[in-house]
Amino acid sequence: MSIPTAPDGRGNSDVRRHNLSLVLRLVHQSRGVPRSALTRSTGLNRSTIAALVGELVERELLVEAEPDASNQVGRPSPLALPGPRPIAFAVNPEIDAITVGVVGLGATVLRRIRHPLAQSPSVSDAVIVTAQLIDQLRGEFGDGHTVLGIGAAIPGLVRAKDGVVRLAPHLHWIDEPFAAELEAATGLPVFAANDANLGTRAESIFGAGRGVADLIYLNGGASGIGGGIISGGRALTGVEGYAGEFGHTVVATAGAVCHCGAVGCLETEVRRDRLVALTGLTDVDSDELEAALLAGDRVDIRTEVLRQTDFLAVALRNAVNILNPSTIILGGFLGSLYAVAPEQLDALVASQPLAASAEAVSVVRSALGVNRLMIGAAELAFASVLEDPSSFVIGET
Amino acid sequence: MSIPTAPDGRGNSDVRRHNLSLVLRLVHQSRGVPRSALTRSTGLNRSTIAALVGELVERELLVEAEPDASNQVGRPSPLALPGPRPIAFAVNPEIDAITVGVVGLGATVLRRIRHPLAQSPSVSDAVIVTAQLIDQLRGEFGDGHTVLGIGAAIPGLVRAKDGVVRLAPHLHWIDEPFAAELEAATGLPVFAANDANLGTRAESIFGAGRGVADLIYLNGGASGIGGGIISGGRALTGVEGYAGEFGHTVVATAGAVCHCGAVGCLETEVRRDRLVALTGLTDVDSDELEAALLAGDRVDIRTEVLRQTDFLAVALRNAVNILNPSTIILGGFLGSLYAVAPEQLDALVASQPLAASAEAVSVVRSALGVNRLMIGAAELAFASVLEDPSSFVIGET
DNA sequence: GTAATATGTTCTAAACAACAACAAATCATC
DNA sequence: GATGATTTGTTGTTGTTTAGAACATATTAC
Repeated sequence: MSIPTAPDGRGNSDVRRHNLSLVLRLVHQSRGVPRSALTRSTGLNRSTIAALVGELVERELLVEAEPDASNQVGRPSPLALPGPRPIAFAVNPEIDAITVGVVGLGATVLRRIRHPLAQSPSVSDAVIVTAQLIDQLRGEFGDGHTVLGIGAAIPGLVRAKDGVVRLAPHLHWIDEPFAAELEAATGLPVFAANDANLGTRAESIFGAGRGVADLIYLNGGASGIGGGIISGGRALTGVEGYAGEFGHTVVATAGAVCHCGAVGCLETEVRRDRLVALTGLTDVDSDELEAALLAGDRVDIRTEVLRQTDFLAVALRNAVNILNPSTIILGGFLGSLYAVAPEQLDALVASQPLAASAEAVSVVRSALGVNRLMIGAAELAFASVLEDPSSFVIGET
Repeated sequence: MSIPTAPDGRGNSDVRRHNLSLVLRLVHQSRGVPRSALTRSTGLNRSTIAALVGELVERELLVEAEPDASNQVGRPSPLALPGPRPIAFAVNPEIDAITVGVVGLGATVLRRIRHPLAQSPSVSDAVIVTAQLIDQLRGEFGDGHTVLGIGAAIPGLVRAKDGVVRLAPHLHWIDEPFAAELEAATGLPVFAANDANLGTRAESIFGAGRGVADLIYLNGGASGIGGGIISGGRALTGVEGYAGEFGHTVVATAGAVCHCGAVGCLETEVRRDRLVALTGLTDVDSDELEAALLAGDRVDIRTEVLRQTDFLAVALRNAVNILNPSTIILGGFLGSLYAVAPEQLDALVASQPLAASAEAVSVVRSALGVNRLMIGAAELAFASVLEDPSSFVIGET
């Protein structure tokens, strides 16, 4: 009698929307493809692709460029490229800095400003600084661009529907309506999500996870371990947007108490600060830390790396058994851990999960560098246009 | 340049397929709805719904019945009901019996035969017995029905693409092409999947998970603990179909070695046989076990129940942190555990995961009874018709 | 320089849902 | 018990969108 879910019927205009979106996303992801490749990969008719690309060009979402010199028989096909007009701002508030960026379609990071902070910012600090930086950037990118909004990568749990930061432990933010406040301060739509979730999206679309339908991503930062899941080609969010918290899965049932209140979380055992402390360095960046770890003549460092690798393997065993991914992407210092002892982690990942699932999986390091969060965050702002390109109005904002 | 994933463009006929599928699925899930409700929940025009229902009736996938006496103003709307023609067989080979069923649209289990076995069946045993039972049932259901195929619920890991049983530990099956052999023996298409995964689908569509987009299901059986995930409204399979093995997530890092080779798996600590042993009973069924556990005057039983509940909570903590579901469905003896000490599990599930995720989640018992696996398995055979109703040809098979 | 090949372009056809107008069947009211 | 309001089924027409065919164009191969 009662109809449980209420999925939607489709009409002709939905087809159009879907096909426009498809073409735009293909160009976005590939950063430029010949029109002929679009006909092949979509299965749509040449004339249809022409009409779709035509509409997208008219809306300035795409531009067409001279064909590649491709040494192929037949009439050359013009290149469809992401248009320069639509841009998004990205922001990543952290404990020691706020980073803001300008990103175009095709994940082109046009500008990036790191604003160092003397102390961990309160929400209003973060909003004020971000709004200032963005105001400045709007001046630079005012003409010829249309701003789609601001994507925010937050080191914490973010409620998907309204961008409220439920908990960002290291920033000491609890239930802060960051998105709403930044929206009020800038007049731009703000979309916020967990940083590692956005890293996952970025790696999935543009990085080490391109074309992989089932992957998990784990990122090790100074403040803990986050992650994200792509399953069946779709980003997994969970009901409120908190999915992917691999950092708080159990790896030591008799371990230490985590700041989350539970015992033996991955991020209490696998920690960047322990590695940094062993190197004797202070204030290292990722590359320096990795170089120090790879130096390789220190038994105590190697022991700690192996210890942490073992714990990481426990978390991965759970994740592989639950999610059966084909790829595990490691970012941040987890990538460095893997770089030091790949054979160890590979062996554990191959042997600890159920054999059938273990066979299918391979571990790789993340492919995107410092711009990963900018790209992922911008993706949030691009999402609505990528889903419905005809909603894009040139003049707006 | 290279296009990573190759999603498909849509044409007009895809709209038709989608809408036919949508209407059929709504009727299937709800086991009968007024046509007017279909217009409302799909958002499609009355005339469109009329055409869609008309085509489905013509194909004998639906039938229309006299309107309900509904005491509502306006012209009564005829009831769209699942048609009796399409049926699927379901099979569930187990260590002590093979169960075969006949299932119609709307999850109506028309017939169910449990064939007891003296000993755990080999694959060829299972194929022979199943083929015999299905042959018999084909006689009974020959006229007026069209058989869509056989769905198999396997207590083990099943490769999705070809139905090879990679590992069914309790049956001692390893890399057995069960689906292919049963196909050869019966001449019917066979679709096989993990039993708990099919239980998840059944509960999601027809049971305790109706209308819930993000849920996890854990089932406790005599042979171990299985599970499944629905995320964003979609069943999560992983790359090969092995997703959902919550039974092999770590709950005791210094625990016993599991038959899977790893240490401290959920299913080594949370075991039906320990509970059965404490009751002193032999050969109990689920209801008897639950009654014995609920009797409540035995301290040793309660202690063991609480011990197992604590371990179950650890697994759920991981699952909630990773997947952020809104509902946890417990089936089999896990449901009985919950029945004995609901306050204990509720408290742990509310306190152990990250607070934001814990808030959103509630624990419930499974709603479907002994027919759960029959319904889930049949769903596999129905899948292709539910996705593309116009592929259904009345005469076939 | 000509043929082969692949692709863009244009015009027409087919599929489909939306819409409007009307008919039918129920309930509410007097 | 008749009349009006309301909801829904039915029918014929319209608009949107992709598919397809025919032709034009630009490249390579020989």
